[in-house]
Amino acid sequence: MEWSPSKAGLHGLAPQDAQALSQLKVLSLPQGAVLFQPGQPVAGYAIILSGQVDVTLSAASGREILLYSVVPGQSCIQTTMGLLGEANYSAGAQTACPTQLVMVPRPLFTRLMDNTPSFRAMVFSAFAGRMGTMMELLEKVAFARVECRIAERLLALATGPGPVQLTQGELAAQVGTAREVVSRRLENWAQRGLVRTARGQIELCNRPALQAIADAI
Amino acid sequence: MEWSPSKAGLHGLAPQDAQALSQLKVLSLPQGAVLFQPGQPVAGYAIILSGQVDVTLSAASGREILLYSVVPGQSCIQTTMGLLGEANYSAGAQTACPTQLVMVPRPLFTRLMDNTPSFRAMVFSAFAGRMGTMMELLEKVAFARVECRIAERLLALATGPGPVQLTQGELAAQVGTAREVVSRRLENWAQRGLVRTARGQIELCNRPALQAIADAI
DNA sequence: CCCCGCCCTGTGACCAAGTCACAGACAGGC
DNA sequence: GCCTGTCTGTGACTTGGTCACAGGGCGGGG
Repeated sequence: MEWSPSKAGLHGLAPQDAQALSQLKVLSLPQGAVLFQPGQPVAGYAIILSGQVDVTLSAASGREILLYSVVPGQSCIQTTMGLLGEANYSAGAQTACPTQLVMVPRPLFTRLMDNTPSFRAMVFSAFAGRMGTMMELLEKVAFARVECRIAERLLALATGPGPVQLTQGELAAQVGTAREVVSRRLENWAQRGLVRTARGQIELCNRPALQAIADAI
Repeated sequence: MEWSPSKAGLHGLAPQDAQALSQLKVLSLPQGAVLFQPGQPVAGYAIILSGQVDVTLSAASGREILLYSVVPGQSCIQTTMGLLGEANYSAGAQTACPTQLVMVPRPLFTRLMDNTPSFRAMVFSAFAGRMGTMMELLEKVAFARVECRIAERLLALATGPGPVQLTQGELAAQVGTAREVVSRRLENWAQRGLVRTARGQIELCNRPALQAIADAI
C-alpha cells in the first residue's frame, strides 16, 4: 500500500524525512478495531489517511463519553500527548469505520518535531485546537442539560438525508449519559413530533426545533 | 523589579533571547486581579514567578469550575493555546493570591519556540501535562459523584495544619457544583465527625475517611 | 418454517444532584 | 448597639442516573 506525506497535508519536509515517512507501512483496519486502550504506553503518532477514529473515555461503571473523532487531515492528540509528555494513554480509540492510517514511530516523530517547523506548527496547532474542543466539551458536561447534548449530537450525526443509524445505547455512550435517559428523551421528542424512532435508527423530523434545544443553555 | 529566566527554570537560551526575556517587566498583581477573560485575544505567554493563578470556566448561569491553578515553574496553557492555535481565551484567569509574573509577547514567544529546543520542550510537555489533567477532570465531572470531587478538593486545599479558609460558595465554584449541594454534603460529614465547619472555614477531622470518599467511584 | 436466544427498547421505583425561594446567623463598619 | 451585606441552612421541586425487569424484533439453528 502506497501513501505520500504531501497527500496527507504534510509539506516542507526535509527529503530524508519525507522518504522515511513514505516508507512507513499503511495499516488498513476494519470497523471497530482497537487502536489503543487506557494505560498502554504510546506506540507512535497516528496519521489518519481515510476513515475515522473515535477517542472515548470510559468509566469503571461502563458509562462512556466520546471525546472527539479524528478524520483525515487531523492529528490525534492522545498520541501527541503521550509522545510529548511521556504519559500513557488515558483514553481508548477505536475505528468508527474501515480506516487506513500510518503510525509514525517515536524517534521519527521527535526528529520531525525538531527539524521541521511546518510539521511542528501543524502538530502544535492541532493540539491547541483539540484543547479548545475539550474545554467546550467540559463546559457542556459540567453545565449544560443532557437534552442539549443529545440534540447536538443527533444533529452532528445526521449529515445524510435518511435516518441516523445507531442504537440508543450508542448515542448514550457518545454523549456520556445512560441509555434510559436517551430512551425517555427520545420518547418525549417523538410525542412532540421532533423525531421518529425505530430499532437501531432515529429520524429527525424537525431540525430547527432540535437545533433550538441544542442551543439552549 | 528584577528577574532572570534561569531562576524561572528556563535554561539553554540563546544569549539574545535570554537578554530579551530578562528585560521584560515583572508585573506585581494583588489577589483577585483578572489576568484575562473569556473571549479576549491572547496578549502573550505568562510565566509565573511567585504566587498562583486560577483558571476557571464559568457558565451563563453563574456556576463556575476551576480548571487548574498555575504556580511558579508551570506554564499556563490557556495562553499557550491562544498563541499556538490563534484562538481567543475560552476561560478566565484570576490571581489567587498576590502574584508576580512576566508576559512574554507573541513575537518573542514565537522566536523562542523556533530557536530554543529546551523552551519548546518545556512548553510542549507542560501543554501535554495540562491536557492530561483536563481529561482527568472531564472524567471526574462526567462520571464521579459530586461527593468525591468535594472531598478531593478539600484534601488538596488542606496543605497546612489549621482549618481550610474558604466559603462554601468558593468551594462549590471550584468543584463546579451548587453551593447548596456543598452545604448539605458538609452538614452530613459534620454529623459523622469527618469535618467541622464554621463561617468561612472548614476543618478536616478525619482525613483517611475523606480520602476514602475521594477515591470511591 | 418455527423456535430460541440475544440485543434493543420501554418503564416503574428510587436515589443523587441541581434549582429556587427564603429564613436565619454572623461580622464588620458606623 | 444597630445595619447591611455576606454566608449558611432548609424545604420543595425538577432533572438526571441507577436498578430491575418486561416485552419485542431479528437472526441463526434445527
